[in-house]
Amino acid sequence: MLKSTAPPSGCVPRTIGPLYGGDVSGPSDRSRVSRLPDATIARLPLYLRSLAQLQADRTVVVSSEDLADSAGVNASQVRKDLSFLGPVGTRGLGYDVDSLRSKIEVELGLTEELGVVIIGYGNLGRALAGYRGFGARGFRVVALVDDDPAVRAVAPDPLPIHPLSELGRLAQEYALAIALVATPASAAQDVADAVVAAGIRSILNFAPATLNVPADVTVRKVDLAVELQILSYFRQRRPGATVG
Amino acid sequence: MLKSTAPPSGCVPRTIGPLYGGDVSGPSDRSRVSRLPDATIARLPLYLRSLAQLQADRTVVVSSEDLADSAGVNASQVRKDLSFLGPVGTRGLGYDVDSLRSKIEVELGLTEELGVVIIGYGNLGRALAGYRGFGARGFRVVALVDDDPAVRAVAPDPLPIHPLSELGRLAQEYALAIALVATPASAAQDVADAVVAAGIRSILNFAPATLNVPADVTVRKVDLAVELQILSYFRQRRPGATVG
DNA sequence: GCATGTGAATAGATTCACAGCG
DNA sequence: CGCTGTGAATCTATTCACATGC
Repeated sequence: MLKSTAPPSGCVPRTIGPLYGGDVSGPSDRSRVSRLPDATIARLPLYLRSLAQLQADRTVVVSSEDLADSAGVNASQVRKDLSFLGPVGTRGLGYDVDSLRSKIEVELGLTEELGVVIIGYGNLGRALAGYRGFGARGFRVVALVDDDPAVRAVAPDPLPIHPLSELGRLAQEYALAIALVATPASAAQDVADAVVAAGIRSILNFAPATLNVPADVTVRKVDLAVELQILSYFRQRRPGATVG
Repeated sequence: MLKSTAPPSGCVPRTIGPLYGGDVSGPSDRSRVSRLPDATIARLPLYLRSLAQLQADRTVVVSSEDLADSAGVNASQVRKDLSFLGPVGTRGLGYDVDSLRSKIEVELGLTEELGVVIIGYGNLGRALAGYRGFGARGFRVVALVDDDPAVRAVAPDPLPIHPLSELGRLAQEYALAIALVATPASAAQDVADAVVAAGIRSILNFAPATLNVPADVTVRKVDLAVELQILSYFRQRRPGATVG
């Protein structure tokens, strides 16, 4: 799939799938058994979310149809996705909520808590740091980085804010697994380089910039403006746009 | 594609494509000429971003290969995508940066400024309100909504914060085009119902919940935990996870 | 000559429809 | 009987390879 010629510079990671919305640039060498289809991987977290809700409601068993409704997808999609995890349901009955949840968590590698560093402590970085949903789902923000001394001086958070130069040390000390890049676009590539140099190989990029990273680094991106522009397209093509 | 039987309740909008990352639930009736493939629609904003950069650098013409590098996709993908806009390049030369940018903007409906309302003025809502990137790309936050009187009392923003009950009026007054839902999951469906009732038909949902909306409403979602869990999957399947 | 634009080929994802099994 | 699990069919997207035209 990937031509064996070396990529030009910086090594643009292969965008694994396509598709409208975030995309994955994953460990690009598919020779390794990458068991699940990419589309399935992206949906497992949705099922997990629904299962957690069901669990909270004391529901013991769920059918593919109910799970599908709850996750906003098609029932045969649910069955196909879950079938990749092995035989995980009971015919005639449905899926056991608890055990399915565990199976998905194992599949996603959510068995240990993963350390997260937030790089860029502006508006968005602060909001991310304050986000309550991390702990509940197996992630913990353990370090903050910003290269602007003025930003570091404010330090309104329980966690100290470090300069980028300390990222390598932080990565070792806290076993950082994931970096959230919340810097301006202009700084994003330098930050990504530092992240890679620090040995962190999972990046969630909020900066509106394309990151060039080695092939063994996974990047997912979240770009607000891109999302809005996609919405704009559908808006424009609507029958009668009345209000907006 | 959509079975003609009426959906159960609330009408789950069809998730138009799949794919790992945000997905679209768009105006589901494809009978109308929805010219571009969904995957293309999702990439046009990326090209736009690259083109803006090139324009800033005073680059006049760009080849599909350079544009592809800059956007992080494949060159033939770029050519295929752009070919849907009509003949937009010059053989032997490349694409004119200015005119290509305009063409894409027109295609995405970015010719008029679109009014955005942020619903839920917690951590994330405030960060979104403070985000500088809106204006630069044709969107403007013109209203804020939060149903918690305590939150409204703080009002640290130039814009006043309204109760949800005023959304209908705000939608009319400001011709709101897009709603950003940044509430807790528990409130998200009620908010979505109010958004729909107010006549707004584009939603960007940050709440970790599936929204049920009528078929003519487009929803895109951004879920931080989902992104992290996807990263976790790839992390787990890596050869030798050293640091993290 | 060179890079676009495009039909054809391939790969991947979704949906269907039903066999299999509790 | 009911619901899972799955092969087959379909649909969509990506990539290739080359004809086309500046």
